[in-house]
Amino acid sequence: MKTESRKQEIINAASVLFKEKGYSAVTMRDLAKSMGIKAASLYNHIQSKQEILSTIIIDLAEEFTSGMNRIVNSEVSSIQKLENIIDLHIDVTLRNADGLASLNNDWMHLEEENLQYFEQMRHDYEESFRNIVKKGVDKAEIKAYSIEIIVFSTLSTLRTLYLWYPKQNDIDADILKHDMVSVLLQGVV
Amino acid sequence: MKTESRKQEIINAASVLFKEKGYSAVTMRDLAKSMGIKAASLYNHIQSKQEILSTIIIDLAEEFTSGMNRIVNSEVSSIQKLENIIDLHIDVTLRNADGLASLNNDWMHLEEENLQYFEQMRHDYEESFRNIVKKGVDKAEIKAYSIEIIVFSTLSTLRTLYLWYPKQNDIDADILKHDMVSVLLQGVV
DNA sequence: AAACAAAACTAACGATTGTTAGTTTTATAC
DNA sequence: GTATAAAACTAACAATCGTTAGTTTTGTTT
Repeated sequence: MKTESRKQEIINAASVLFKEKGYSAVTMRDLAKSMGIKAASLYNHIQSKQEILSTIIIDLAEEFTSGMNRIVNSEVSSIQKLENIIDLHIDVTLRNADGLASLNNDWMHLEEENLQYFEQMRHDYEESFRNIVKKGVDKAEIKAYSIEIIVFSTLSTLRTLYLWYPKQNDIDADILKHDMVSVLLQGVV
Repeated sequence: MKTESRKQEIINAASVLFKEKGYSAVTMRDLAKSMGIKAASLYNHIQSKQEILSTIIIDLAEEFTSGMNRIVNSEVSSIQKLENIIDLHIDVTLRNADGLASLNNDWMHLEEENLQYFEQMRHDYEESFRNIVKKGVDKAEIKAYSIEIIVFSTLSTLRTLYLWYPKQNDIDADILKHDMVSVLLQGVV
């Protein structure tokens, strides 16, 4: 059994570098240097560069999947479900903003099996999102604009939080959640 | 003088590949193969891989810069200015969705001079956007949520259009503009 | 058909890539 | 203090990278 904690340190350091330059532009020597060791030493703890990427992405994707399933199966209004989705994204972003960069920009570099697994999860996630909005429109809780546009605009904002939130040094998480719900659901006019 | 049209073909093919895998993961041999020629032949038309990237990104960034300047200097309401910004993004996305992928995800691979130039343009663009929202809030045309959150959520949606729009096969540009204005400004509830 | 330019080719370069093998150092347990 | 395991090291590999040099093919103009 490998030392899980050192492995996690490598994954965390990799997340930072992948966020800055992307998976393909980060070499194992870059990663090693950022930890003050040599590239070959990394392989005492990890199996491959690919393993680092897939760990970062799959763990996060599963977090979103289980969070979404919880929300879908809850018995609250469509609006409340959307609010809970916003909360989910903010929570995950606060916990692992660096890793979300890989999830958003480097998923296509996953290899065969994990790529399929990831794409399935992402598809299901979007489908759940879409169904919640659809039901909200049916019940007249949500305005009847194009459902696709609502899903797209909301999700693209939530997915970009990882870039924006770390640069805001004084916004409390609860205030952010409240304001984000307001702006995304109630508009700015 | 080099043949501009063949050069543009290379840039267009590169834009497609950069969108799929990112600048760093696309090799000159990949690019050549996608055009049915050998890698060395590319250099009859371009100076370097970096030149391809900078052409794609700088041209687009200048398009946004001049578009934003036009809007800033126009004498219309803050709301109308926001609507014109939405139009600008939709227009550019329709014309060059592939190139926007590089602008959004590969700008950090620009070299020194172009990197600084790009970052300056992006900073100025965001500052202009922020000032328009700020003035709108002052004049009570826009609700007084956090200005940063409004700028962030609107811009992140507009910046992600390049991923979403090409997948929608039946949405007319004018309908998209109208619906996007509604969703972004007036909310979904 | 001769002349010229455009655009392709082959072959190779030096550098860098992810990774492996084998060895040494460092820290912990008895 | 000796044994053991964890974590670092040096050295090197085969493959691939962007790019260059020099040559041949293709297409156009006269």
